[in-house]
Amino acid sequence: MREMTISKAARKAGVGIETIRFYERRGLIEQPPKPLEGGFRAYPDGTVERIRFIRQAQELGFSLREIDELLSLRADPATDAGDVRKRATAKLEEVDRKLAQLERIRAALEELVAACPGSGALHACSIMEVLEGQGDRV
Amino acid sequence: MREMTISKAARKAGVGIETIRFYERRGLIEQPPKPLEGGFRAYPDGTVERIRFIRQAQELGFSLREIDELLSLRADPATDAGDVRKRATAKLEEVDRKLAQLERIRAALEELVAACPGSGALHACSIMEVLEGQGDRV
DNA sequence: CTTGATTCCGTACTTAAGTACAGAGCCCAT
DNA sequence: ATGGGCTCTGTACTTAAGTACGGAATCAAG
Repeated sequence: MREMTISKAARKAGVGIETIRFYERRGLIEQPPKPLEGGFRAYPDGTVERIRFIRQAQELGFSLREIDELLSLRADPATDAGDVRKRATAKLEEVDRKLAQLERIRAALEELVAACPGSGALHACSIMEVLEGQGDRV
Repeated sequence: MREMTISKAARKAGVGIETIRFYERRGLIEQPPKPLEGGFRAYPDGTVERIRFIRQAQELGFSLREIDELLSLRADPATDAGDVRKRATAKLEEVDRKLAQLERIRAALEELVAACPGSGALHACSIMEVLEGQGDRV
């Protein structure tokens, strides 16, 4: 399916109609033009992809403003590729920081699951205690 | 330094005083008792650690409610270890999902940086296009 | 023992990110 | 040609997570 109404797009992207309109107002996605021959706006497949990306990035702790920055990372002959490269590199470093922190939490959770098994008495253990015990200091 | 006033704790944790009080109201951190002999509350080092953890988890897209869940994962003889284990496992899966998504974005950014180097003409490239081209479908 | 900086408490304001309408127009199936 | 269900526009409400503030109490330095 190449084009669809807003409600269809919303359903496919897993958001509400109002959310799509909100993103349009924010300039995160483009509002398709009202067809000259009258009728409703037609949303392309790409919009759905874009919305999905926005939601995923949000779950990773990026704000809409940051997501805007991510999405506007595009190099074409008209823009300064060096600048794009610089911003992309900065974002990459940010992502790497997040990855490291997530890995740390992941390890802690794994240790928690392992150290607090389904039976028997055990020393009290919480996430904070496990994190303390890890290759400390972040 | 084992104990400190609220403003010191705030500075060490990198947040404002009001944020600490807000977390106390939310029950995310414990409010130290007012010393019987009068004076100001004394904040232990652990509180600072805890606040730092909260901020990091927030940057990874966890809400305060979810962070509450993470922090309350503790098994001691008084609680049902099986339940703790179950919840920890669920969190672990969530973290793994986030890791996978972050890795995907990371790869896209890396490709962007590589494909749009500091010079020469190039096909337009954006994050969305790069993501399309990747081992598709999330 | 006063003065300037902090703490404490409660309440009110702000910002980000939606969510919910109301009222009007449009579209399609009967 | 009309009724039910969309879309469209604008405005208003909500929730999460702070942030700010006013006024009293407390502490610490000179």
